[in-house]
Amino acid sequence: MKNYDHSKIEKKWQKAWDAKKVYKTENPSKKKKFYVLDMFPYPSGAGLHVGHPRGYIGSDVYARMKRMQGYNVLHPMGYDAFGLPAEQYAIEHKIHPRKAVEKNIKTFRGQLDKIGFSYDWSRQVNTTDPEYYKWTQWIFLQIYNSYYDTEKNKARPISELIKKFEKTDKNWKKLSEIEKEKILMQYRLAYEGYSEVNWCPKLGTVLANDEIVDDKDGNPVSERGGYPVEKKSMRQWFMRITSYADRLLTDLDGLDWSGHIKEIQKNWIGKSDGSEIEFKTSINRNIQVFTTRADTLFGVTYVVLSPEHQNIGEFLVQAKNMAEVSEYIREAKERAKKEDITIEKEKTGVELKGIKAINPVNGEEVPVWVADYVLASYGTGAVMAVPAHDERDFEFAKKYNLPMKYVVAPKIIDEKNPPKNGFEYVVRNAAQAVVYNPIKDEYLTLRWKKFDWHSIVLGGIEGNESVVEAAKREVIEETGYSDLIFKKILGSPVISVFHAPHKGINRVSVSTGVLFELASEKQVGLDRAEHEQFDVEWVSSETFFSKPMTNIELPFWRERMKGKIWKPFIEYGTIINSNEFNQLTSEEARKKITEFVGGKMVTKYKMRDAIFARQRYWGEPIPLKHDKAGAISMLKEKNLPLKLPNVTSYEPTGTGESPLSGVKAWTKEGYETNTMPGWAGSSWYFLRYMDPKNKKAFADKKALKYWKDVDMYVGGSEHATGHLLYSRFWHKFLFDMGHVPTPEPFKTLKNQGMILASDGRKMSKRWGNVINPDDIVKTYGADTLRVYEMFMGPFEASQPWNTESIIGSRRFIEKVWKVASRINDFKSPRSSSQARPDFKNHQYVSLVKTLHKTIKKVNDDIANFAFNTAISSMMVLVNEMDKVENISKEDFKTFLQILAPFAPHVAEELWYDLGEKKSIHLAPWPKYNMKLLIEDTLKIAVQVNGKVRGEIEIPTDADQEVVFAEALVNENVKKWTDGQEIKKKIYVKGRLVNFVV
RNA sequence: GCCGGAGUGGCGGAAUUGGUAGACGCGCACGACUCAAAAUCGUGUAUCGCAAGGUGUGAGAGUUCGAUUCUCUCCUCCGGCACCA
Repeated sequence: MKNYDHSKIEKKWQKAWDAKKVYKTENPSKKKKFYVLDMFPYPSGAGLHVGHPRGYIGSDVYARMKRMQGYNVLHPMGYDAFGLPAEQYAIEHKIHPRKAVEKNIKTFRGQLDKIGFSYDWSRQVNTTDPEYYKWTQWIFLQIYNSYYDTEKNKARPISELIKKFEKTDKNWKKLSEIEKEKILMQYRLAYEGYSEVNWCPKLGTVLANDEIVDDKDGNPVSERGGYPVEKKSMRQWFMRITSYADRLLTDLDGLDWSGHIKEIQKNWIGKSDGSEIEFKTSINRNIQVFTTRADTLFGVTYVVLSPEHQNIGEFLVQAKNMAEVSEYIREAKERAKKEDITIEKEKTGVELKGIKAINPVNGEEVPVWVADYVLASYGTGAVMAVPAHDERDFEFAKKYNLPMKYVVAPKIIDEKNPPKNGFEYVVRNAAQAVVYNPIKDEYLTLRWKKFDWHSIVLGGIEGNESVVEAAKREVIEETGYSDLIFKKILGSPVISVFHAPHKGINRVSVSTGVLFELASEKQVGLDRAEHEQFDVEWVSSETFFSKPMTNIELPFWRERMKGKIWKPFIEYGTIINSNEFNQLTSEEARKKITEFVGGKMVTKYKMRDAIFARQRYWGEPIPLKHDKAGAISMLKEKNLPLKLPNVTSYEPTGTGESPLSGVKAWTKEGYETNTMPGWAGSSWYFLRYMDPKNKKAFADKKALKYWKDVDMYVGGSEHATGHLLYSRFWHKFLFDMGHVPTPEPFKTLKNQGMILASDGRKMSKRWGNVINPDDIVKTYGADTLRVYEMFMGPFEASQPWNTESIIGSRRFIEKVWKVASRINDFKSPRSSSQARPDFKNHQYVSLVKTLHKTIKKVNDDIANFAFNTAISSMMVLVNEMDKVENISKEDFKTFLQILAPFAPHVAEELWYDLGEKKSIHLAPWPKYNMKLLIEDTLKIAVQVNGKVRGEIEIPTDADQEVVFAEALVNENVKKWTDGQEIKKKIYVKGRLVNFVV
């Protein structure tokens, strides 16, 4: 037996595969295509740790299987080398970013090569290569030169918009070019604007929302480096991604992505359907509010403006307390600048005294407040406050003592006493009194004589009485107890629907709970007639809180008595206290009330337009020119790429100006000085792999048509709101403009789990816990590393690295090696005619069965990215092989084929040893024989009363009665069934028998 | 706080249209080989019990002949969002 020298064979085959171009992808091909893509890395200076290749190994195993299954597999790799990480590294190490990137790519490639991936390296892309970013710039120009046609619901060239203006707008032609351009800028999908941005002074650049994280004190810091971030108003380039918000949301449904990534994108897009409603005010200026709960319009008790509301000035100057308000606004802005949105911040606000808003639904005058719990950037920057049905308004109203009005109530139907057909529904407002005697710890109830009812005191509200008055009156009338202390109203009313036999109607009762405490047991005279219907009964606290009573609202009152405060009722329900809208559901009322007040239903999104500019050197130049008059012009396609100038000083200026603004040759030409953000180059790289060398287009139409989209995309879930959203956006744009054939770029997405250090922390230089894959490859071999990383646990789960456990994977490969040295020409019973061979060598029959089970298992598991169980089943097979005397060459080779994706080097070496002349990685994927998977006999469990008491062996197709009979004669089973009457027999085919005695 | 996901031996994990819980691997113990050690091989390894048998998948309840799997309540951990009206 020759030695297993992993270094030797791994180097040998890596060289051979490269020389023979084993992984070269045909383009085009008659074979069916399959595109397996890894998220390409930032080639950071630190190099790879063992966590990085996890995803690459998974996708490589998958790609290798697909290739063996006869697909033309596109499995490329490249580098995303623009952007902050590369540039920070360069600045820290005082070398030019281009040099740093070159060096890092080399390190990176060296590390990758050792692991034995099946990439077609001839297709490598590098975002910093001018031949690549020429096309990034080209796509930018297409976006800049387009607008979103809301009627066609897709992007169109801006020239179509100009034509439209020329036709429909008489004034258009009179405008100067600059004026026209100003208007067009409001439509372009890439546009220039001023806005508050997240400015990071330390990095000297603007950051996108998803590049900012909270530090442990809740302050915003840059994801990279952890530097403080503040707000700053600056000139920026933007991408109008919000135009695509709805399509980005709805198209998620058709994607085979893990649920939580879709969820994150859904949240990020943040769609909400609501209404815009206008409130007139006592000054000559209306307030437009956005609300999702127009059904609560009757419950509005005040209106709130954001301190940064666009018209705040006009309200301010007319307020009687102008100084106070203006001071509040100043403070609020100060707070916003620091952006320390600390958790559970107490709400603050100030009333605009002397100004009233008029509720359009009922003409009611309500106060107007300014408060910074209302965001200027969402909706209309103003809200109608309904403290009874909104948690934030509730909190605010409580603090400033603003009134509450209930307009929505939960509706319950009394199932014991449901409304009856043929009876009229009669609505009544009622009060229900909970009376507590603190001395005896008892509650007041009524025991009804005629109906077997047991309830608390309740009754209708009469005339102009308040709820509390009505409740008190009822208690006195019905029980005589008059010394009552009002404690509180038990939250929003509750609607109950039931049949009232004594009145001959179906009752719709809108009840409000009122809590009283009994001050003394003093009683006044009772109304005799009424009192004859029931007895007064005091029940213990325990009974009151546990026993159901006739009035079904009781659980609500109990719930709301528990805490000192109760939550506002924020769910949908049935409308009350709203005139003609009463008894509608919230859903119906939202539309009807909006319509009634002349508002309109609108859809809003949380997502903002994406900032598309960085004040940094190391990025794609934006291919635009500014002339002296301020007009912007696009570079012509033939002048692309606009190359980054070679400079010696590329550090950030710190003023907010890009380093390029200091380059004379650059500014002289009027070139835009901002560069593109890191996500530009990564938003379309997967398309370039399809045709990486093309000089005439980002990719040839034929190549695009053949490869279409990515079938399997593997990468980290941290890109959920960045790369994965931006790519979808660009792809949809390119689709609208006819440049790509599909509206979505990535059909299936798998997210690999992170590999943590053995101490449970992230691997990082900082903690000194980094494991370098080079070391593992050197000691154990690439095949062992690959098998181990796939065997560790589920692909999508994170696990700590455990060098101790690797040995198991190594032993597995060594066992394969050992078994290989024992194979012989033993003839295998594998053809279908021998599906049920009557072999003397039972051991061998069993092995062949295991082999075919394993083929199926490995096949299915790889398809599902369940690599750990695939390996586990191969271990079972190899353990069995190790024990049998005869192993046929054919069967062993079949096994090598399913092992090949995981351990490509060993499999190839043994494959050639067995006389093959062509790479195993181009051999066809083995098929399993279904007939061999069927067992003749089965061992099944016999349970008595659900407990396993014995095991019997039965023919696979045995009849149920035969199985029962067989089971009953089993010794162990007899012990439990003898002398017992068998009440029930259950047979689960091929699984178990259960006797119930 | 809200929205997701998860909780199984000493450890990583396996098993869910409800059907023998703990596959596979690590570790550990004992044995073989060895002067000895390593490596390797064999046996064992959820837990209580000498055994028969009992208990056991975060806790508690429920449905069922039968629950890691379904329902409800609660606890813990991880991820996302965080005044989005």
